[in-house]
Amino acid sequence: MAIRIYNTLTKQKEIFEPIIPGKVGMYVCGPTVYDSCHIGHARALVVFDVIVNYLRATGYDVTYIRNFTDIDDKIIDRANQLQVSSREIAEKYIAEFYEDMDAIYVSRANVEPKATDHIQSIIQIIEQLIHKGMAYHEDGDVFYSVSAFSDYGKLSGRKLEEMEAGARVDINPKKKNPLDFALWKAAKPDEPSWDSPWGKGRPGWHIECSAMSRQYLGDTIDIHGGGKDLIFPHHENEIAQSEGAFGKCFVRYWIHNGFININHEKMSKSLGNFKTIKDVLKTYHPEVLRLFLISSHYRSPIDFSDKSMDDAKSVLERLYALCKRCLEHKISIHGSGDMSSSEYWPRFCEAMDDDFNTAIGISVLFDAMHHANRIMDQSVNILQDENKPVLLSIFEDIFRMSRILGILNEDPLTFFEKQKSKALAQQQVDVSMIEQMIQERALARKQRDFAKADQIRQKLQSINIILEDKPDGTIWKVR
RNA sequence: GGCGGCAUCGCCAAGUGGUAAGGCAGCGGCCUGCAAAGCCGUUAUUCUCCAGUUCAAAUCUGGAUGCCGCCUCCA
Repeated sequence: MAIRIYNTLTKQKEIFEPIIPGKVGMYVCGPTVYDSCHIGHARALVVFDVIVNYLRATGYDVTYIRNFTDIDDKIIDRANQLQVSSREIAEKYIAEFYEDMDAIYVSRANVEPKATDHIQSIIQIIEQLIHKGMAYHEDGDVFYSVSAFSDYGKLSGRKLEEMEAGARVDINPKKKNPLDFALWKAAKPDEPSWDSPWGKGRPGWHIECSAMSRQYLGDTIDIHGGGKDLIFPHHENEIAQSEGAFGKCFVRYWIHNGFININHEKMSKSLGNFKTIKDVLKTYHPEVLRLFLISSHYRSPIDFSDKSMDDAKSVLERLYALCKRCLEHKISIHGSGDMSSSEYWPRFCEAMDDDFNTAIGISVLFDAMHHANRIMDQSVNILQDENKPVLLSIFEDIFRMSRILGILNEDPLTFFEKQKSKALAQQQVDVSMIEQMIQERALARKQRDFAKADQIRQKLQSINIILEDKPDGTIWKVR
């Protein structure tokens, strides 16, 4: 079954056919490193992480490139504010980026190039564009001439004339057309700069992606991704640069992810509702964030709220509870290891093949979970049960699905310990007191003094401690 | 002003012509001393509204209403 991808360029789902069968070249726009990553970044990163995982699982050899924009106005501003070099700012936030990515289980790309390491290739493309008459040099700046590229606007669905009519862009007297954009910016005093045929300066924002994607993936790449906001002008300009300079199709499939709102409001610094990844991880397990991010289709807008996060949390806890239950029965949660498949993996693939429909994929995970629990409910001794192989094959699939989605990375026991201590930290309850009360209750139960036992249960419940009586003792958790 | 998107159960959310997935919450049952967890069952004759095309529409067309995004840095 072929994978179908919604292509922003054609506005429809298309059968995915890479240029070279079996191989995929994929480029995703990474962050401008001038501040901490927020959950919007997390969404884009997680979405493309899942996509890459899935492409690889279906047998594609994926070369995944994700860049860092490490030179830019915002970085320079921040550096000036803090009285440090822009390089220091970039390095600080790149380090932080990796911390965040590791925390939320986003894998490294094959190459993670930085703009400042590719100044020569950038200059070469600009020279080529000037040579072809598609760019012009003006007083140390170089601009791309949008009117020289007849396809300008094809990605974002705009027409040059219409944009000019409604344009309220800054009046830059150096530009021939207000929509022309900078390929090279002349250095202002004290700004970081590189030598170029046009004097000291630095690259414009869009040109780095044209340069780096070509260097690592060639003239035409299979997939280019990023957030919806990048469609215009960033990706539109990348097309103009790359196709203008090399005369070949730049990207075959454009994939764009939707935005995150917070309590139905746009997430923005002015509204004060910006959430960084680190903020969210103070309250929620990283896989809760992942699960929340992929429980809707990647192109839809999603609303971040406590309710949605709590929903994702209970889902994750149920999955881990199943894993824990298996471990208690000495069943490997990594399945049989021989890739013997139940019905769930093919169903999951069917969902993912349709434009990476993770929402349906997760529902398949649920079916598998119910099935596994049902088998264990009905079994007296699962190790000798005739259904053991079925259970193992279900777990084989649960494990494979979780590898794609990037969840269930932790040992279940560790997971619940962490959840417990996180909850305890917020509740401020005394653990030894709880355990003492459980002892008392155990004694009461032994003496069949259920009134007293229930009283203790009630008391603990009132401070959000829930008890679970198991055959071999009582366990507790924080609600 | 230009371009585009969205509106599906209390909440979240799939579903692009064939008769409404899934999750959370709720309810009933099994299990339990009672619970919890788990399992089973159940909850939208209906998809913002109006009109139309069709044997057939949440899905297509036209209109209305509401919400949102992009056009300036942005995932």
